[in-house]
Amino acid sequence: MPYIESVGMASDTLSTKDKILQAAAEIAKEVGPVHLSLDAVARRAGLSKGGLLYTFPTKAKLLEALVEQHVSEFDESLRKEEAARNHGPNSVVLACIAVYRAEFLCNEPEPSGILAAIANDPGFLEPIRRYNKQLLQRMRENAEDPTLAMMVFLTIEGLRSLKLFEMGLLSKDEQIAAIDRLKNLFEPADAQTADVPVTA
Amino acid sequence: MPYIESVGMASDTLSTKDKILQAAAEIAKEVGPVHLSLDAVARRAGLSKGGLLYTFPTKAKLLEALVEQHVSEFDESLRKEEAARNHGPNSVVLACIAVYRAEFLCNEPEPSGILAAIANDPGFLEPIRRYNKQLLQRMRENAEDPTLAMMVFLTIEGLRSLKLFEMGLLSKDEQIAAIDRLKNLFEPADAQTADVPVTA
DNA sequence: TTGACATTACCGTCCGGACGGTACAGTACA
DNA sequence: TGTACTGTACCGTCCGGACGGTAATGTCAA
Repeated sequence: MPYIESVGMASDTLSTKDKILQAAAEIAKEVGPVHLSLDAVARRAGLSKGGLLYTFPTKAKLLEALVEQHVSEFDESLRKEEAARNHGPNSVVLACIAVYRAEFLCNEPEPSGILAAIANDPGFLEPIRRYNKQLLQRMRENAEDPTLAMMVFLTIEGLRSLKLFEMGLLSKDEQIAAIDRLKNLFEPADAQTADVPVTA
Repeated sequence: MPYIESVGMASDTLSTKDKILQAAAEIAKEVGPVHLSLDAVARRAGLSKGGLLYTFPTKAKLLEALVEQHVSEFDESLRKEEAARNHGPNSVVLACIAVYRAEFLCNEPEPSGILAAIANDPGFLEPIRRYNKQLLQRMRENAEDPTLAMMVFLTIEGLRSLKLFEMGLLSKDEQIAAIDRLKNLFEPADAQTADVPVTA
């Protein structure tokens, strides 16, 4: 398998899989998940329908990959940030904040693919549910103030939701300000622990 | 038009329109917005397809009604709560909190219909976007601490998102606790203004 | 080093089924 | 007599997926 994979590649040099995933997300965003067709994805990704079905044997598999990609990318970033904080107290919450901060700073596209997957089959929510449950658990156990950790989780979830639906209510500065204010609840201004940006 | 409308009616006594809307939301939740078909809606609502098309001449009109219903119901509750607070400082934020609190207390079904509408056509987001933009504006202008108001907005948005996707991460008690902690940021424990429950 | 075969990565076509919407005749209630 | 449907039949379109190719690349044995 010729797999050097997609991180930081230009649109041309993406692997076929990633080109397809990206195309699917774009189309879902443009015309709505309901009208996401394999033909359209194939066209956008620059291959034939046969080629698409070769890479993802069913539509469900494509959608599954869309969800999988999103969750695993986030988890990878999170683990890195946690490690950078030596897994100390509040490290999970702070790592979570850092990851979202980085996501907002670089222009990550909104995960329209997830919406498409869920729209096709609510069952795709299950892995996300499981992941979030476990994440929230870890945030609370690791935090000095569990309730506050929950509030952070909710606020970030709010920001995510706004982005998912492309609400465009807050400028980038305002979003960063909100995130930083969150961070200050855990790092009271002076006593900063480790503000090393591990951003990719 | 025979319009006595639906508030607090039993499932049997709902108007045809509301029976259809409810059926559509249910089906969307169960099988996913993609597989929401007019035939299925008609069956669930207990009328023929002809009857359905008589009430909503196109699928788009049905979805539009779904969005419209959600936004206007929320706005109505919000205005009432604001009035109960005499439109004083922070009244918009507090009213917003109160409405969500009431929504969580009574077992409001999650607005799966909205998801269905958006999945069919992202254009349905526009009215929601407009409404939220204006709401956030009002919250900030009316609040003593605008940034804090924004945080409240985001947290509630997070709770909404969790509910929309039926994440089930937080128990009802935990959600109420989160909401009440938010409220305390504006009403510092002792100096309470007006805690009259205007719940329907 | 060459011929035989395997694998990968596609292309193009076709089909059955589902869906949105139309049309229209009938009906029950008010 | 009209409003609010029911029921059925039907049309055109679109979509997922199966299938049969095929060109390029690699592998290995004689």
